[in-house]
Amino acid sequence: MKTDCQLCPYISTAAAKLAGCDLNLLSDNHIVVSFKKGDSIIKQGTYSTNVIFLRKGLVKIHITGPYSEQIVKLAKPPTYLGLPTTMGDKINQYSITALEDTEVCFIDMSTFRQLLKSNDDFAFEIIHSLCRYEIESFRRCAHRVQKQTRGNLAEMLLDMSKNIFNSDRFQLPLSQSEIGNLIDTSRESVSRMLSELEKDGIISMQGKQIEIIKKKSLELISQNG
Amino acid sequence: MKTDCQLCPYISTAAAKLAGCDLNLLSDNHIVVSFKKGDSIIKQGTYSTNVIFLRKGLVKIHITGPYSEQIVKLAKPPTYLGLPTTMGDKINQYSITALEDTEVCFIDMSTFRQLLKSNDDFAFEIIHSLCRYEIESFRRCAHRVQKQTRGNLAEMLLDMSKNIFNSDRFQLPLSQSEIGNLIDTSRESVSRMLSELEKDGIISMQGKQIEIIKKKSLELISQNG
DNA sequence: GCCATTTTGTGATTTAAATCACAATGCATA
DNA sequence: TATGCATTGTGATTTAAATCACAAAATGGC
Repeated sequence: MKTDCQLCPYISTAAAKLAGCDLNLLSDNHIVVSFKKGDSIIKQGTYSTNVIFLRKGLVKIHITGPYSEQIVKLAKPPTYLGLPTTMGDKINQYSITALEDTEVCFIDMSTFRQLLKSNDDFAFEIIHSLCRYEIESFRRCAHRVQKQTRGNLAEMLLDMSKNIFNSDRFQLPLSQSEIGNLIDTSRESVSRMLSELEKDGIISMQGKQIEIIKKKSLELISQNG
Repeated sequence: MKTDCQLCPYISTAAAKLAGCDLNLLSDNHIVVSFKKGDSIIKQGTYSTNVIFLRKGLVKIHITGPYSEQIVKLAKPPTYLGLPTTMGDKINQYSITALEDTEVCFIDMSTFRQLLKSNDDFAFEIIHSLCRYEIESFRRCAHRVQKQTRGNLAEMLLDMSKNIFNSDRFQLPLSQSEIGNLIDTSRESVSRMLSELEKDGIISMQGKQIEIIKKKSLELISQNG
């Protein structure tokens, strides 16, 4: 499925810098693909010559560690994915899996490179976003390590609320065991801490449905615990 | 101190893509500065309008976490530093401190941006390297978390040997407490584990001077421990 | 060379969280 | 609707590593 990027409501900040023939080039050289919850979008170790633009949905980025698969982060639209692959050795360096029904554009690598070449604002935006990811990843690492589980769980809930769902009520997009994997703890600890937060009236849960009741308390836990 | 980039032996892969007037632009708009061991090169929270090119020496990148300063990684030449700052809000998002006597080029932001504009190979190289950092940081996080201290220490030693000093003998550029900070453990644990490795004849130490004796064993510990 | 400060070594104790074990519950699909 | 697999809840136990405490070395400035 090909679409006219000119009309795309999901267009990225970077692509918004493109105009005229650049945008036509993009329109002519990408394919929109839908994925269902749980589908693998890219798989570490496989070959790829596409940049992926996440236009709709939610995905997890995960990487094989020395012992087990580790969720590195979640990504939501609009964002480019798989840049490192495309820039580097063409082998995917991590896996991406859909957490919800998701739509992405597969953009041919040579097209992408062409755009970088011909449009410096586009390149600048890409660099800008890569830099933001870097900072974010530094920050996350430092926090993950210096806090204990309770604080990390609180931080994750706040992050989902603020940055992903823009709401104090949302459906957890991960199982407890995946949450453990993301915040570097065990599935059992996640279960215990969630119950605890509920018992303390800080959140309420029905199944995977979360509501943050006392945001201030949660922020305090995130900062201090 | 201004220098002619054309003649610079430390020139980066990216800058090597520049030619003629681009290189002159760079030559005319940067300053080489020397730092002594321990000197702060950039400080988180301060204002900056320069990209920094690390041409000689060794630095640590550190970031203030919720409780304490955390060393994120070491960086060695040739590499650009402080890109995120320059691209983003002009406030340094992390600190950089010299671990050895170090030389850097301060490149004016507008010059750097001009180079990105006028030379797509340059931009491409910058993007390429940012992507490599991202992968590397994902990988490091996953390993750090899934291994225990012994394995992380072994990995750090191998990393220094292979990627920084290119030798099985080298001087530790960090104190044990800094090492602990880098590999997410306590100063005491670092001390204990180093002694252990020495007792087992895997490394030898005199002060900060390290020699890796049984590299195979160390690799095994790095992988399994 | 001397003194103050930082760094390192090592034992004893505490602790957060992993692991183990098993029951209960939910969810998907045949 | 029944059957099977994945997810969740919770107690008991173990464990890696932090913390505490203190001594010994090393380092750097004067």
